[in-house]
Amino acid sequence: MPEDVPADELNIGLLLYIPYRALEERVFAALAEAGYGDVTPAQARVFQRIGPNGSRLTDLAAAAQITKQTAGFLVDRLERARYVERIPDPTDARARLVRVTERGAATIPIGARVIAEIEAEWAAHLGQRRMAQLRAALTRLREITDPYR
Amino acid sequence: MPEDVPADELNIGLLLYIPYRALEERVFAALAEAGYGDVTPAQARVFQRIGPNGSRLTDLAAAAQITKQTAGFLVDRLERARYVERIPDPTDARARLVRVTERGAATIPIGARVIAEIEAEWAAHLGQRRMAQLRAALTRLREITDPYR
DNA sequence: ACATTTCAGTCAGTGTAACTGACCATATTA
DNA sequence: TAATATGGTCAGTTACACTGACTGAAATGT
Repeated sequence: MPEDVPADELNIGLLLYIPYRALEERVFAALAEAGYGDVTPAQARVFQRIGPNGSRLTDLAAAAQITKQTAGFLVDRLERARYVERIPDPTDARARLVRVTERGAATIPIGARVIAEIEAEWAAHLGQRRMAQLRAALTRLREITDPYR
Repeated sequence: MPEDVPADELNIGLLLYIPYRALEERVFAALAEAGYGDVTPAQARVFQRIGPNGSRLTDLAAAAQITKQTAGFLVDRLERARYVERIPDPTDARARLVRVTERGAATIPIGARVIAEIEAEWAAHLGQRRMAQLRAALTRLREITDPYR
């Protein structure tokens, strides 16, 4: 990912990464302060993808673009910390559904609140209109960059 | 980083992360194909921050938001693979400057070309105008999200 | 109905990349 | 010149990513 860096024209990858990283850091600081200091970014990236009725490990792996082994490792951690649970999949005896527990669900509004806060700060810096455009552009970009969707 | 996911309104963090990840993957595939298969994303994130006249380890660590130990570890790898070299800092006997080697510099146009390609694809999908707005918004966002800058 | 193939998930093993804490040597400051 | 700050390394731990090999259940094709 190297590129010439003429002081202001960073490559688009780094430009995406920098705010992502800043947001991530704030969210995890808030979670830690609320007593959820054991969740890690990698765990959260999987957690985020769990559907309302639970998701299969394989699907989580695909969505997060990691191997099923890695997904299994992360879900193990989340399970031991009681953020998720595994229940049998009634439609397929091979599979199990990873489901968010009550404790897991409790973290969601905390994250959501910080993210809303950050978005407000960003909107204040960019202006409401540009912030909306940014979100719209990224959402459209997802159509061609999210292999799962 | 958890958040409600109403099917289309993903949180802004994930929206930033998805295209970042897609770009990263393409760049590393291209580098691998060109015979530079040993560079890793973490190494590249440090490499990218090296200034034209070399940079100190501490500065690289700050810019990449990692500890100096981690930065040292990554630079060791880059050095062993001959992408960078360490020379004494003439202005401070404690410090050394990490500098891009010829071999390291050779990777830059490869990455740049793929990134240009991807940006063209994204521009085709969003339209030139929106792509320019996206870049502009992200660049401005950097003002409040890049603790180094 | 049964053999084959596909699919969900685990086990085992490896390497990379992140952290903390302790430390040394040189620079800077009081 | 004594105290403190800074640049960097050493040692140790943990997390997370991969590949390859495997088990058991499901779907598919004779």
